[in-house]
Amino acid sequence: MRVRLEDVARAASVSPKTVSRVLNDEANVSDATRQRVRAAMEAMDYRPLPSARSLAGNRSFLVAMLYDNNDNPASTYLAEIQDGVLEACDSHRYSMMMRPLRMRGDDFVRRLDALIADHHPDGVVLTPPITDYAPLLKRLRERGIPYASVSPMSRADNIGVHMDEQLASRTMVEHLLALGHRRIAHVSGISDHGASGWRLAGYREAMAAAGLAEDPALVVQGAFTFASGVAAARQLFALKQRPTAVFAANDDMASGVMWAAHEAGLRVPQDLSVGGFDDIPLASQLWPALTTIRQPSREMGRMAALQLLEVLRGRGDAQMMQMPFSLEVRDSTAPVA
Amino acid sequence: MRVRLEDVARAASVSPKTVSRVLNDEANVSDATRQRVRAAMEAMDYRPLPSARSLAGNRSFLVAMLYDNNDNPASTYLAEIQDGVLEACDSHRYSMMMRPLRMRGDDFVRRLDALIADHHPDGVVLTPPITDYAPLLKRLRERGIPYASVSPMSRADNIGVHMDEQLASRTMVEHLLALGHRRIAHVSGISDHGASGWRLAGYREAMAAAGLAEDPALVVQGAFTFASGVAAARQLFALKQRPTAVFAANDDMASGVMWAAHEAGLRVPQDLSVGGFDDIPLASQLWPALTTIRQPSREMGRMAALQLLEVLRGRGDAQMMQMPFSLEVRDSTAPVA
DNA sequence: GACACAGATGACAGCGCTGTCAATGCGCAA
DNA sequence: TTGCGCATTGACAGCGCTGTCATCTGTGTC
Repeated sequence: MRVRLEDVARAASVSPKTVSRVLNDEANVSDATRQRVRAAMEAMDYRPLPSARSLAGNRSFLVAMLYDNNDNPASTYLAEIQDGVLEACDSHRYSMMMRPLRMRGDDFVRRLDALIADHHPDGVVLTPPITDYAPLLKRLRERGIPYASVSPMSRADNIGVHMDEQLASRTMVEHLLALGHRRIAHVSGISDHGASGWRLAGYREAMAAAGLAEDPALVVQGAFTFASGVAAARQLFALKQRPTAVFAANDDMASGVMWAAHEAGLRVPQDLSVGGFDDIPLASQLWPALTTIRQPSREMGRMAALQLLEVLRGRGDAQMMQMPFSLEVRDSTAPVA
Repeated sequence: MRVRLEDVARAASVSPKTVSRVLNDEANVSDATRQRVRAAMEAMDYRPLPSARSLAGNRSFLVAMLYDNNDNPASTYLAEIQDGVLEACDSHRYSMMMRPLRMRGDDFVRRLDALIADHHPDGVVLTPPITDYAPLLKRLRERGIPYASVSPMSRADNIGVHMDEQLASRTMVEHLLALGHRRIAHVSGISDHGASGWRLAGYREAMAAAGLAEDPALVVQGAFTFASGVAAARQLFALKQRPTAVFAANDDMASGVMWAAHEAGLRVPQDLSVGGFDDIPLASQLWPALTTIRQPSREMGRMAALQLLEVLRGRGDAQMMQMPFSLEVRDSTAPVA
C-alpha cells in the first residue's frame, strides 16, 4: 500500500539506513548512491511518515508560531505574518502550528510548557509583543528550543527579522512636518510592546530635530485598538489648542482617530491630517485613504521562519535581518491649513 | 527524564495496555482501575508522545483547516474561524494545521493528495468557498477522510455548521424597505461561492415580497473585495436613476461602496444607505459605522470542528448545525430622503 | 455444582523510521 | 607489499505507543 523507506532501499539496492541518510541530507554518501536513491524516491513518490521520523529521530519537524491573542484584536497583521511563516515551513516540509498565548496572566510560562510537552516543536517563531518577554525567552533557552523573532526589542543574541521602526516613525513625522504641521500629536501603543517605544522615540526624535519642544498634552497613551484611538482623539480634540495632525502608532488607532474626527465634525485632511503605521488592508479602505508606514509583514514572517529553519537544519548562518519599510502617502495627510 | 506510558503503568500497577485503554477512553476497564490510572497519570503529569501514538495507532490527531487564499484576501473572517477551530482542537488535544488551497488551478486535487501524503490529517475542516468543490469532496470520501464544513452549499450528507444566509439577506433588505427605500441595489459576490447565490436570493425574495419588479441594472456582480465594491458602486452611481440604498454581499464590498460614495460626494446615510454582511471589525471602524449582518464566525469554526471531532472520536452523533445571525443596525442606513 | 459467557486484563509483536557502532573497501604512505 | 586512515555502507536495536489475541475472573443458568 504505502511506500516505506525499506521499499525505496530495495529498489535502489542499498540499505534502509542509506536511504535515511539521503533523506536527511547527511554526509558520507557517495554521489552515485545519492542520485540512485533520489531517483528511486522520486519514482516511487516516497513520502516519509512524519510520526516514524519523529519517534525514531526525536524531533517533530514542527514549528510553532506564538502570538498574543489578548493585545492583538483579530489582527490582519498577524494573519499576514502567519501566511509567510507557513510558506517558509512548507518549503522545507516542516509543519506549522499556531499557539495563542496571553501575555497577561501568570500561567504564561505554564502554557508554554504545555505546548512543549504536548507537541514538542523543534523551534518557535515569536511575534510582537511576546518577542521580549524575559521569562518566556529564558524558558525556551532552558529547554534548548531555538526561536526566531519578528521585530524583537533587543537584536542581540537573537535571530529573526527586524525593522527600523524608529526611523520609520521619524519618517512619518517628517512627512507631517514637511506639510507645515507643528502641533503634531502622537497616539502611542501599549507600553510593554517594543513597537510602542520605538515609534514614540521616532516621533520625539523628529520633533526635536525640527526644534519643537515636546508638549506632553500631545502624547496620548493608546492600546493599539480602534476604540483606544477614538478615546485618544477625543481627548486631543478637547484641548484648547488642538493638534493639526495626529500620528497614531498603528492603523487601527489611526482609523479610530479618523472616526473621532468625523464625529467631531473635523474634515480629514483639511482640518486634521492623520498618519498610521502597518498598512493593513483597512488603511486603503478608509475614506480618505490613510497615509501610513508599510511594513512587509508577510515577508517578515517568511524570513524569520527561514532563519529559524536554518538553525533547525543545522546550518549555522542564521542572523537578524533588517527589513525595509516605506512611507505610503495617501489622502489623509495634507498641508496645514 | 520523560514520563512514559510504561512508567504510569508501573505506578498504577497495571499493564501498559491498560493505561493505553484509559488514555483512549476505551471500554472494558473497570471503574476502579480507570480511576487509579487516571490518578497516576495526573500525579506524574503524563503526556503521551504524539508521534508514538500516531505511529502505533495509525492516526495523527491532526485536523487540517482548508481555505482558499485566492478569493479570500487576508480575510478577517477566516482568521476568526481559525481561532474557533483551534480552540475546539485544543480542547480535545488534537493539533491543527492551516492549508491554503487555491481553487483556481488544476493542481487542486494534487495539492490535497500531497497534504494527505505528507501530514495524514485525521479529518478536515472546509471553509467557504471550498466547501462545495466536488472533486475535492470526492477525493476526501475516497480517502476516507472525514470532513466538516462551515457554511456549505448543500447540507445533505454533510456535517458542520450552516447559517440561513438567505433569510439573513432578506432581513437586511427588509430593513432597508422599512426605511422607505425602493431603489435598492445589490452587489453580489463571486458566483461560485455558495454565499453569493443565497445572498442574492434573499435580496430577490425580499424585493419580490415587497411587490417590486427586479431592475437588472440594480444587481451588479462583485468579487467580495474592496476594489470590486468600489467598481460596482461607480457603475451604480452612473445610472440615470441611481439607487437610494445598496446592499453589498459582504463588508469589504460595502466599505468599497461607501468609499465610492464619498468619492462621488454622496453622503452616507443621508443620500445613500449602505448595508453589508459578516460584521468584520472593519464594519464598526468605518464612518459612518456599517449596518450589517453579524455571523458568529468564531463560534461557527468552533462548532464545525467539534462536529468533526465527534466523528473522529467515534461518536456517531455529529450533524449539520444551524447557527444564528443578527442584523446590526448602525449608522450607514437611514430613512430615504 | 458444572458449564457457558462476557468483562477485565495482560503478553507480545511491530508501526516506520534513525542512532550506534561495526564492517567493508579504497587510496596512499612507508 | 603491508598497514593505516578515511569514506562509505550496513546490521541491529529500539523510540513509545497500540492492535491482536490469549488468559483470567466472576456471574448467571440449568
